[in-house]
Amino acid sequence: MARTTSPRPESARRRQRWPGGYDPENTRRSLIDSALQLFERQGFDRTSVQEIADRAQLTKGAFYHHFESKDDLLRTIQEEYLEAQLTAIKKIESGSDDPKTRVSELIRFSLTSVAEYRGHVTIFYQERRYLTGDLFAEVTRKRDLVEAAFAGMVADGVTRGAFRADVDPRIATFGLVGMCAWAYQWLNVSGPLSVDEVARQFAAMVLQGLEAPAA
Amino acid sequence: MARTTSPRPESARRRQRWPGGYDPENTRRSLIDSALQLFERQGFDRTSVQEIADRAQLTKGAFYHHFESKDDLLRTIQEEYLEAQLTAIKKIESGSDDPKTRVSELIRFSLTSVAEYRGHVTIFYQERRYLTGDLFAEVTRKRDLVEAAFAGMVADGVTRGAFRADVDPRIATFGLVGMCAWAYQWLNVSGPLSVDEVARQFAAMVLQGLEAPAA
DNA sequence: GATATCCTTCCGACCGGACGGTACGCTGTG
DNA sequence: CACAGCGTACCGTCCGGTCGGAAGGATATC
Repeated sequence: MARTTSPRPESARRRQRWPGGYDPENTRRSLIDSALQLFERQGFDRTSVQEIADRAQLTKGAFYHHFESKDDLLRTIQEEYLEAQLTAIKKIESGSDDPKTRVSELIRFSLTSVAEYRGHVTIFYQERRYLTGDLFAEVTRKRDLVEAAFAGMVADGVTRGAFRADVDPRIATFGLVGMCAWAYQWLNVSGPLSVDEVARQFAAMVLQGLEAPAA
Repeated sequence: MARTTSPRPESARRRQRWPGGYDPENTRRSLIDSALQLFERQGFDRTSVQEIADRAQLTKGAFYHHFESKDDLLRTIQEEYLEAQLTAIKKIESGSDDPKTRVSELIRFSLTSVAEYRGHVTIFYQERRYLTGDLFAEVTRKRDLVEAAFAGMVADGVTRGAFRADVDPRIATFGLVGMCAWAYQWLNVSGPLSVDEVARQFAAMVLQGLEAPAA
């Protein structure tokens, strides 16, 4: 495997058998999964490469065969998450164009991805700033794309008269994103309320407001 | 000074002159302030004690005279923030008891403290998990007190019929907290909108909702 | 009030350990 | 025999924390 571990080198390479019956693609995966769990619990800096390798029942040698550096692994994880985000966004954008429906979908999608990609999300928000230079810029760019999608839908709703005009779309978007992103701190997949139910309540709160309807 | 740097040993000790014209309370402050700036930019783990001392134009020796450990400093910062939060909460609770007013005040207060205690807030959310055992429990306990205040006000509003009953107060609270807490990621004190204006829009969004009033 | 002693504040050199990364060797398939 | 996959041993560095000491006002003792 090339020393550059750029955005998925040749992703769908045919699964061939290697000496000793190794399965490199699988090895790479288990290293990522191991790191996901450790990073989520202890954070990036508090997790050593040795620990990651141990948990995957491998050695540092294997690690540095698959990744250029520890940062390279972090970037891989970030991009994995952002890629999933972007494809989901596109799906929503190609669906209904009713602003209220779209915002509801966006909330539901955000919360779902928090539940599904919990490790990724936690790491994304906690360790994003630890990426250096270009990597950080790239990740930030994609993150901005996601937020721009949020903002676009809200602004569109205002333009078309579905949302009140006295609220700045950017501020509303920040509020929306915050509500959803923050869920990684508390959302409990096995809790009493399903993720969909939480999403429904968030949507109700943001769209109709908390205030009781006039009696 | 005793080796234990527990919650402000003797806070209002008389400012006496020490050998060499030292002012220990001031030294301690500059170490904290130095750490605040560095932690906010680089994170706790990426900031060395040496850096903190350098920035305060002191040495590691001075640092370890004023703090038991690097963790002790982190705890000090966390408690400084939580203390300010708790007093502010009490102030709101002793004010108006109209649910809508209270929630609006809570939002305004949260955003204001994000603006004022930016360093503290950033560090609080990013490095909280790095505290060990008892320290973490203590900080978490106080954090829960703050969130309980939020939850109490929302639940009270539902009970008294001011807020709609089909939204789980806990979920609504999480949404509120998230909206406000997230602001540490983007809130720009010198931006076009004042903090109060942002708070007003958030309150409008949460209370009346985004949806345009029926024509 | 002069002297000796104490104690706080801070400095500077040092230590032990952990961690990211490297060099190289071994294995076995193509 | 070339080369991918992985193991092993090792290196340089950095960093949290320690330790002895210097400076000099405070305090006690006579």
